[in-house]
Amino acid sequence: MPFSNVAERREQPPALAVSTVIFSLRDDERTGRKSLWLPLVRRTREPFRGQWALPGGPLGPRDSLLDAAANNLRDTTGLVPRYLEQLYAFGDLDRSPTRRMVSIVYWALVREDDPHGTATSVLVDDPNVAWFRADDPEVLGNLAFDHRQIIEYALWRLRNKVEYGSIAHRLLGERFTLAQVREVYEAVLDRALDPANFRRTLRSTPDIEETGEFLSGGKHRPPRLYRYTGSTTHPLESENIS
Amino acid sequence: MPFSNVAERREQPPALAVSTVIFSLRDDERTGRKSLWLPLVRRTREPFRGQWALPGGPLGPRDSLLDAAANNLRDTTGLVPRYLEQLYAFGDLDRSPTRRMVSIVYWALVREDDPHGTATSVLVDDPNVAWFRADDPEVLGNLAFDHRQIIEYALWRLRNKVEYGSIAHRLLGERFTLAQVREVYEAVLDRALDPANFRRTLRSTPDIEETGEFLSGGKHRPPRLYRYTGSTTHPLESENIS
DNA sequence: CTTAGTTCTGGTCAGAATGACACTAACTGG
DNA sequence: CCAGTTAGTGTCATTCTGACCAGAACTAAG
Repeated sequence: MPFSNVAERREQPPALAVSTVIFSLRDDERTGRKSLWLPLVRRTREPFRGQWALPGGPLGPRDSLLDAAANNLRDTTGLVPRYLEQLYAFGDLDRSPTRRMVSIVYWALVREDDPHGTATSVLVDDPNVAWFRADDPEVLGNLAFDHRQIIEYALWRLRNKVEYGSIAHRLLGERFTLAQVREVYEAVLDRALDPANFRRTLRSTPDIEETGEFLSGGKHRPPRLYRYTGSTTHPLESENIS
Repeated sequence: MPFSNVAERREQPPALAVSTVIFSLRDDERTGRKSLWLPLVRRTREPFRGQWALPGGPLGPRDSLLDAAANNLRDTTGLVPRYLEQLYAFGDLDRSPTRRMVSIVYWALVREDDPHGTATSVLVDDPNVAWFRADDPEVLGNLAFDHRQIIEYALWRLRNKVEYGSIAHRLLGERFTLAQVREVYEAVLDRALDPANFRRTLRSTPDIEETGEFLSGGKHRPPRLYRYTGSTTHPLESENIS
């Protein structure tokens, strides 16, 4: 027991940490559609030893918030997303049972099959890192700290922030088909969308243009590949990993 | 000179502070419409002594982030908004020339004529507190720290976040006329809106209902008073001041 | 008391955006 | 070459939006 009473613990200066919520699209046999998954790490120390938690760690004196989040994510899971966006700063007094902690949480959408090994290269054979469905109540109910609320807030933000073109290209990378974009929206909104109408609205935005190429290798008619061009978001809303 | 070199300063643990950006609607003779103003405080210490800065201060070990922001705002300006919303956490290494500083910034819209003296009671006769136009380049160009970027980001968020009904009621309080709501939107979007069309869209939302009362004392036809009912926003997006 | 001035409020109309859905095009696998 | 599946186009009715007209309701001036 590191501190004898609550009053003493509360006089400790607040500690600063960063965490990350990484969403990825994966097939879901249950619905037939794709759904959102996220990586968690098993805690090896008290408090909450053995329970699942968001990747994260302390903020070093020489790291910017973004660097700290990205480095920590890479070290614990092997993931290197292209962008991280700041989600929220959590600072309630009772977040951690041991000491006062302020966590600045970043989040991202990553693609499952990234050429840089972005999303799939979660440290293979490490039993302390695993992917879970983002809305699995079994998992959410047993997370460390207030990480359940953090994930639920990230999901809420995601669903309330969906704008055509701006979210999907971060998940899908350089070139993508319109059906892939639609899969992202269907997973986030958790409902089926009309392919024809979705295509119409997407094509009407100036931020998405044809590449002239087609995606071959599929089982059916090969779809066109598109590219995202646009600086829709504010710089702070989507920071590039150095 | 508190530290002999950069390397030494950077080994200091990051300090945690909170700041607030408070927007209020005020008459603007230049446009004839209302526009956004915000309170600034003059710094009495180095660094940036004598320059204007956002209200703010260190995070105490016993204050939640929200409490720290609200208390600090009250102590320095006398302002007590009903709600504060978290804007962003700023943590670049070179934000402050003296030591590593992470600032968690809250923001709010307040009404000018609040019955609790919310917005007008800025410590009278204190020459170190004053209101400025939020887009005055003269002022923005001479702020302390990175406070210019913070204000510009807050304005960007405000303009990109305007949804009917959810923003205005925080600025206007319990009961309001539709013209008052329109003034808010005109100030935020910086353009005139058609009164009749604005009324139509606003009435079509379920979150705004008639009170049956009218606002008397005006110079012309007395307008109906309306009330906001709805929990549109996520709890974290609009935290109540205790 | 009358009238001018201003705002509030409801209405119309044309054009744009949206949802439902039929239909054609293009590929793979047997 | 045919069946099956996905890609992509076109159409139609409905809803939403912006521009604008006009009457209602009040105050202030004379």
